[in-house]
Amino acid sequence: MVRLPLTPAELERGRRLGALLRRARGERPMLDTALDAGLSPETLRKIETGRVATPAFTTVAAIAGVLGLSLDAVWAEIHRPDGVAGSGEVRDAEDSRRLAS
Amino acid sequence: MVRLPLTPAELERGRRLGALLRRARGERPMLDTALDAGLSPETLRKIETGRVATPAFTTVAAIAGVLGLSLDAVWAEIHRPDGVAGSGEVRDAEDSRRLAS
DNA sequence: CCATGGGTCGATACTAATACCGGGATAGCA
DNA sequence: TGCTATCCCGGTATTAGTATCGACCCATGG
Repeated sequence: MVRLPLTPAELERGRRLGALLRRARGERPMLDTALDAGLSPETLRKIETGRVATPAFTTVAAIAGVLGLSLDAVWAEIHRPDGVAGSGEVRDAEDSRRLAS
Repeated sequence: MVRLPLTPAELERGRRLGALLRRARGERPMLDTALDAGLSPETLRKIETGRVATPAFTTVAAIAGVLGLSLDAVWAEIHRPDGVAGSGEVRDAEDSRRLAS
């Protein structure tokens, strides 16, 4: 395969990322936030609505910078949304898609 | 425009990101690192060599997680290579527009 | 009533990211 | 010498991200 489709887990993470960013934006207009971050309002909206599951690192970083969010906090949030009940073991490598072939 | 080409600044940031990740990888084999992060070795190599300037947020986060890097530190490094002083805010978007309304 | 601002959505255009394939270069060791 | 491991590079295939355009809905205020 070449450029495999997004997995359901990635789509779910995209939705969580969008919800998190929209919550962090609060009352600020979407237009200003997008222009401040240096991207088009439509792109920001697609990210917030979760229709763009895996945006570029620079895009997320720019939005997080405008909103005053920590990238590590964002990643922790969308990677482990519910309480970290997992008792350690941070290494997961997604799902280790298929590694051994 | 639709999906404008990468600017020289973005290409430069991509090179810095790659150099940073390669430095952080140290002696670990590229293959293990890539598989641990859940991506193909080719993708990791392209990112490290700077030929992929704007990888997905999840991709960078996975690599940073494997290498034990802070995403905020990574972004600060590649966004402001010199003077990573924490006093300044992450200002992007060329000219910060004011909230018009 | 209409005008304006903010949000949403669909279709479309075009580039970039991810992955697999083959080959090649280098270094270390039997 | 050959063998293996690691890294690098070219091309190719396919999906995904980014951006523009158009239209629509729902408020608020003229």
